[in-house]
Amino acid sequence: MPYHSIENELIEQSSQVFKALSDPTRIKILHLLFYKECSVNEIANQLEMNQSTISHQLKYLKQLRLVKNRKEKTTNYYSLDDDHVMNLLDQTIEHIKHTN
Amino acid sequence: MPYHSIENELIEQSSQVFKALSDPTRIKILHLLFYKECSVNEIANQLEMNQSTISHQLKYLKQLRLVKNRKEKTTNYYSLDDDHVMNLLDQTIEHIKHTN
DNA sequence: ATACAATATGATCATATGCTCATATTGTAA
DNA sequence: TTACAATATGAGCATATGATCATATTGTAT
Repeated sequence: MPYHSIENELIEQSSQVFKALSDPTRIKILHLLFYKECSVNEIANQLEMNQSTISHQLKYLKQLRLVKNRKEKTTNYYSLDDDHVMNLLDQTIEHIKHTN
Repeated sequence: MPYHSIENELIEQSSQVFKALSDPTRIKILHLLFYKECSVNEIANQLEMNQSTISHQLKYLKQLRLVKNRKEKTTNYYSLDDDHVMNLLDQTIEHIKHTN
């Protein structure tokens, strides 16, 4: 029945958003971008992680439309494309603080 | 510095909550429990999944304190222990609906 | 005690995930 | 053109994950 297939579709899509936030590296990237637009190298340096790792994760986040990018010369600047996920993060952090 | 270690701790804990919601089966379980307390078999039947699978996932969710349980004779009734996660799910679903 | 129902658990397996390495691509400046 | 800087990409590997199977455990009723 259509009702259930829509439900399942929404559940699938929701789980993908949550999966994006289920990895500490991706949370850190989004957290950085919340404050300012960053290049790939800036993120890699800030998080002290491999450039390749960051690039791969940015591709992942972009495909989910959680980040967007802007090219300037050879530099690729990334920024948040969806501030909604940061609300989720904020809420979760607040919740954890209160339950500890 | 202490600031960063607290940040990382929060990020780790947040990612675990999101990971719990990153799997469709677990979302479905939580969704069921949102409406009413259920036994393991009730959930397994409703979702048409293996009893073992559900039991494993309930153990996972319980360890994260997202569900709690109550024993009655041989039946183990599970219910939500944290309605906060359902707010996250609601928000995410609403967001997805609006972006589609 | 036995038989049964409900649930829990451990082992196993296929797939997914995250990272790293090496290399490719792209664009810029000399 | 060449050299370089920034980024992207594919392969490979170790670990994590989710499901299933078989079996164990627990509690109940007869």
